[in-house]
Amino acid sequence: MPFPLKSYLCILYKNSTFYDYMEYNFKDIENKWQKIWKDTKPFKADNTSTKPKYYVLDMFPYPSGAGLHVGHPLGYIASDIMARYKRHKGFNVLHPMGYDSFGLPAEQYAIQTGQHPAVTTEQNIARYREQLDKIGFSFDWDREVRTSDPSYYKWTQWIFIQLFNSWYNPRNNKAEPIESLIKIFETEGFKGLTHDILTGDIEKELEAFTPEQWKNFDEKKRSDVLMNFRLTYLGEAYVNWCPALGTVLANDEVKDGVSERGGHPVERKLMKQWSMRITAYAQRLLDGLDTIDWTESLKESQRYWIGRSEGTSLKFQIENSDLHLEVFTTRPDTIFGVSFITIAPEHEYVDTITTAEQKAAVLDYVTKAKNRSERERQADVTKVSGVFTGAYVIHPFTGKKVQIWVGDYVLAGYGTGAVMAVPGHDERDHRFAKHFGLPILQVVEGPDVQEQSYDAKEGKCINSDFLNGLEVKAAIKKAIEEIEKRNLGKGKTNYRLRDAVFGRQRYWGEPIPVYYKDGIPHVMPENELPLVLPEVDKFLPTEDGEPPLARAKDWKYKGQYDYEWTTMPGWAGSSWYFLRYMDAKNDKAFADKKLTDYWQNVDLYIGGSEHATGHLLYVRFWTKFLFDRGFIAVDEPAKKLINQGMIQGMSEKINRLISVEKNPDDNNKRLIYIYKGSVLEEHNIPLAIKNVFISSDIIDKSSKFDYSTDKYANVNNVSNSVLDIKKHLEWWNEDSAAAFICEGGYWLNNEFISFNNNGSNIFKTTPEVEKMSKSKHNVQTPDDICEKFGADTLRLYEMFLGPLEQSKPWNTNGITGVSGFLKKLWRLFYQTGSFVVSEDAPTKPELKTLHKTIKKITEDIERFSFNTSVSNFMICVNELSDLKCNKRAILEPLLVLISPYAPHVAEELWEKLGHKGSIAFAAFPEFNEAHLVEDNFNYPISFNGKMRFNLELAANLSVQEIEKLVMEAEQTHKYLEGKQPKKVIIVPKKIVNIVM
RNA sequence: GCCUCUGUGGUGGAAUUGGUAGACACGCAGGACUUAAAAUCCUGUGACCUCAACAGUCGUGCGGGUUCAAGUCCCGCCGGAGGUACCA
Repeated sequence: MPFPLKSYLCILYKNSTFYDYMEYNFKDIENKWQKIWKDTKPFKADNTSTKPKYYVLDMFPYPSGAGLHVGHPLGYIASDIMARYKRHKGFNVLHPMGYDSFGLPAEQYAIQTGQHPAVTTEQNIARYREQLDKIGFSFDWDREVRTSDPSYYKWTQWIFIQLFNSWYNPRNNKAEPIESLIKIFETEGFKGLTHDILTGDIEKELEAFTPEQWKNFDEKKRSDVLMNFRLTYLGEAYVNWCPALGTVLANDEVKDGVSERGGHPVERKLMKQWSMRITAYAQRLLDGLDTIDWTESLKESQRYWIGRSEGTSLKFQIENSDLHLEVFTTRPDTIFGVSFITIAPEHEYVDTITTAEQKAAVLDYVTKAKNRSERERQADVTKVSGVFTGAYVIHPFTGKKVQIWVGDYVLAGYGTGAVMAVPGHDERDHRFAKHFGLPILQVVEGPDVQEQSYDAKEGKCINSDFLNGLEVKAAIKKAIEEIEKRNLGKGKTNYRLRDAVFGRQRYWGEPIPVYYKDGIPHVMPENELPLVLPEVDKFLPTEDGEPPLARAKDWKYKGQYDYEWTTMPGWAGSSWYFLRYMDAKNDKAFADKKLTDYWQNVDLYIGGSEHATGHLLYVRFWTKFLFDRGFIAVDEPAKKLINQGMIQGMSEKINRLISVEKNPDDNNKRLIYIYKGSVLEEHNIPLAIKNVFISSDIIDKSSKFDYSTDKYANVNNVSNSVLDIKKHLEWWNEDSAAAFICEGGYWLNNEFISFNNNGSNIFKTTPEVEKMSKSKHNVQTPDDICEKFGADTLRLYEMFLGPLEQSKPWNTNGITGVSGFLKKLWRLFYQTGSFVVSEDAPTKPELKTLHKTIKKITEDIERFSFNTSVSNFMICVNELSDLKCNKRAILEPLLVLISPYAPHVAEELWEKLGHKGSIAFAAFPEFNEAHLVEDNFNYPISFNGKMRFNLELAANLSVQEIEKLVMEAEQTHKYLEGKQPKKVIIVPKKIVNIVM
C-alpha cells in the first residue's frame, strides 16, 4: 500500500520535540502543569499573610458513584477563575475543596451489595479527585475535608454538644450556656407561658415553678424542663416519616409529599426525636438576609420559608367547661365575622370536647385524616372535609355560641392548631362554610361575600360593634388592644419555620454523642470524642424496628449505657465545613480562633439554588450560634453567593421508520420517500433490511412516513447533530445491519450506497433537551472533553456557554470555536514557524487592543460575566493576529489576563517567555486609559432617531463645531430633503440626532 | 394561586449608566490549499424588496406610553423556566 511521504513525516514530527513546539499540544502541556502544581503546591493558602484575604468557596459535592458530569464543574470553574484572578490582584486566597461524604446513596448501595459505605465512598472520592485534577483547579488540597472522617465529625459532634448545652436567651437576644438559664430558675423560677424567657416558640403548656420547687426537682424532672430550652433537644413532635427509607426527614427533604431522594411517600408520625431549635433564630435569620449579597430569589425563598406573620393569639371559652381554645389570627379585625372554629384532627382537645352523639363520626374522621399520607392530603387541597364536634365556644365579644369543627385544612404544626373561621374574608374558611352550609358574615366593606370571600386587607369594618368604621389596618390595632385589655390573648408573631428534625434512623451518618442513663439523655464529655461509627452486621433496621446502630455489638457508653441509635442528617456536616477549611487538621479545636478571626467568612460562595431552604438556612443558623457563643467572629457564613445554573442534557435522537411500504414492482424492495428540497423522490432499499433510520433533515411531517423517536444516539458520536456513522456502529454493533437514509443514499455497514441523485451523505439526528441520564446516552463527562479538546478548552467553553446563573442545555456545538481560539493564541507566538517574540516597542493599535481587553476583562470578572470575557479574548487574539503582533510587551500581559481562564496554556507560554516562577502570582495588568484615546470619533448621524450614516470627526470638537460640520455634510442635505431641522441633539463621542 | 427569573437571527448568546441592535462563536453558503479528506485560511450570512449595487421597508414575545432617542424606563397582556403552596 502506498504511504504518502507527507503523512509519514507528520508522524515523525509528532514523536519529536520539534513537533510539540509547532502545534498547540494541550495533552502534554496540561499533564506537565498539573504535575507541577501537584508537586510544588503553589496554591497553598497562607495563614499568616500580610496580604488582604479572599475566601472563595464551592458547595462541596456528595461523591456519588456516577462521577462528575459536565454540569458539576460549571461553578467550580467560575470560582477557580475568581480565585486565580484574586491571586493576580495580590490577595491571599483560600480556595479549598472537600466532600460531603455521608449520605443515603452509599448506604442504599451497601444494603444491596453488602459493601461497606466507607469503601464505596472512598472509591468515589478517588474518582472525583482524578476528574477534578484533570480540569486544573487551583484548590489547596492540603485543606481537604470529608464529613465522614472521624477527625472531621468529631467536631460536628462537638458542635452538637455545644448546642445541647445552650439555650436562646430572648432578653439578650442570643444563645447562652444553659447554666445562665439554670441560674434564672434558681433565682426567679419559671412563670409559665407568659414568662419572657420562653424560647423556641414552645406551644406546649409548661408548668410554672418557683425557685424552691426547682431546687426540689429530681434529676429527671430537671432534665425534662431544660429539654424545652436546649438548642438541640429530644422532643416529641409530628415528623415526616418515610417508611421506604426507614427514616424521618426534615421539611426541606420532602418535596410534594414525597422524599426528595427517591420519591418515596412520606407520612406524618408522632415520634420522639432529636431536633434543632432553629426556630429560636427565626427573626435573626430573617434580619440577616438584609446584610448579605445573595440573589433576590434565594433570599425570597428563605423569607418565605421562615414565614413571619404578625397577629394575635385569642382565647375562646369552651361552653360548659373551664377549658379554652386558643387560636392564632392575623385578622383580629374580623373577629365579629367568626362563624365557627376549626381545629386540626391532631388537636389535643379533640377527644375531650367531642359530645357523645358526635363521638363516632369524629373518631372516624380523625382516624382517616391521620392515616392519609402527606401526598394525598396535598393532592386534593380543594377537596373539603371535616366534622362537627358537637361542642361550642362562647364568642368573647358577642357572647354567642359558635360551633367547633374538626378539619384537616388546619395544620397541627402551625400556630395553635386551631383557627377562628371567618368565611367572609378567608378563602379556605369560605370553602369549608359553603361545603357544610355554615353562615357567612360580612364584616369588611367590599364585594358581596356569599359566593366568594373578600380577603384583601382593605376597606372599612362593618357589623363589628366597636370596630365599625375603622379601616382594616387601624381595626387590627384596635382589636389587639381590646383583646389584650380583656386578657383574652396578646399580640404575637408567628413563624412558619419549624424546628429541624435531627435524628435519622440510618447508619451512614455521624453518631449522635449521647448516651442514656436511667432514661435521662446525657451528652458525652468533649474529651472522649469522637464517638466513632461502630461496625454492624447489616445496614438494616433490627427486627424490633430499631435503627441499624442498635445492631452494633457491645456498643455502650462505659460498657453499660446505651448510646443514641439514630445518626445525624446529611446537612449536619455541611453546616459548618466552611470553618473547618480555615484549619482543616486541627485536633484541639474545630478551628483555631486566630484563624477563624483571620479568614472571617466566605467572600464568594458558588453553588446550586436547590439548597436555598436546606443547607443555606442551616449553615446560617449554626454560624449565628457559634458567633453567639463567641467561637467565631462573624454571624453570616458568606457575604456573597451566586447560584450557578443547572446544565441540562442534550440528547440526540435517531428517527426510526416504522411504516413499511413494499415496492409493488419488486417484492424484494422497500419504497422510501425523500424530500429533496420540495421535490418528493421515490427510492428503493432492500426489504431485508429490518431497521431503517432516517436523517432528520429529510423528514417531512406531512409525508407518508410513520417514524418513532425512541432511539438514542450516543452524544459522543454526534457533532452538530451529524451522526458519525462509523463511530456509531463501533459503539452499537447491531446497527451495522441497519440502513441510515440520507438525502442522497443510505449507509449500510459503514458503506454509503448512493441513490444517484447527488444528494448529501450526511445523517442528521434530532436534538432534544432532557435530563442527563445513562439511558438517554447523553451524559457527558468532563473527562471526555479534556481528552478530546483539553482542560483549558473545557474551562473556556463552559464559561462561553452563557451567563453563569442561567440554566442551559449542554451541547458541544460551539466547542470547536473555543478550541480554535486557543490554537490561534498559541500561533501568535509561532508566526514564523518557531517560537519567536519580538522585543520591539508596541505600536499604538497593538496597545489599544491590549488595553481595551484589560478594561473589558477586569470589568467582566468583577461582575461575574465570564461568558463575555471569553468573547473579548477572542476579539483580542483576532485583532493581534491581524496585526501580526508577536511583541513581548503585548503578549506577556495578555497571558496574565487569560491565565485564570486557561491556566495550563498560560503557564506554558509564560515559561517559554523565559520566566522561572508560575504565572499564577504575576501582577494583573493595569489598565491605562491613555491608550484608548482616539483623535477621531466616527459619529452615527441619525434622523428622528433612525441611524442613517457615519461621519468621522475630530474627537475634541465642541458641540457647536460638531453641529456645523454635520449640517455641512453632503449626506445630511440628502436626508433633510430640503426641510429645516427642528432640533439637533449632540452627545459628544456618542451620537448626533437630527429632529425634523 | 403566590414569589423569583426569563423572552433578541437557523443556534448559544452580546449590547455594563436609555445613544450605531445582532459583538463573539456555532451552523450554513462560496472560495483558497489538497489527488482527496481532515486541519487551516479568506469572503458572505437578521428578514423583506432587487439580477445586482446604491438605496429602501420591517425588525429585540404582544398592545400601549414616556423620550430627540427604548432590547434597556413605565402601564397592561401573553408565553417559558425554577421555587413554593390549605401557614390562618
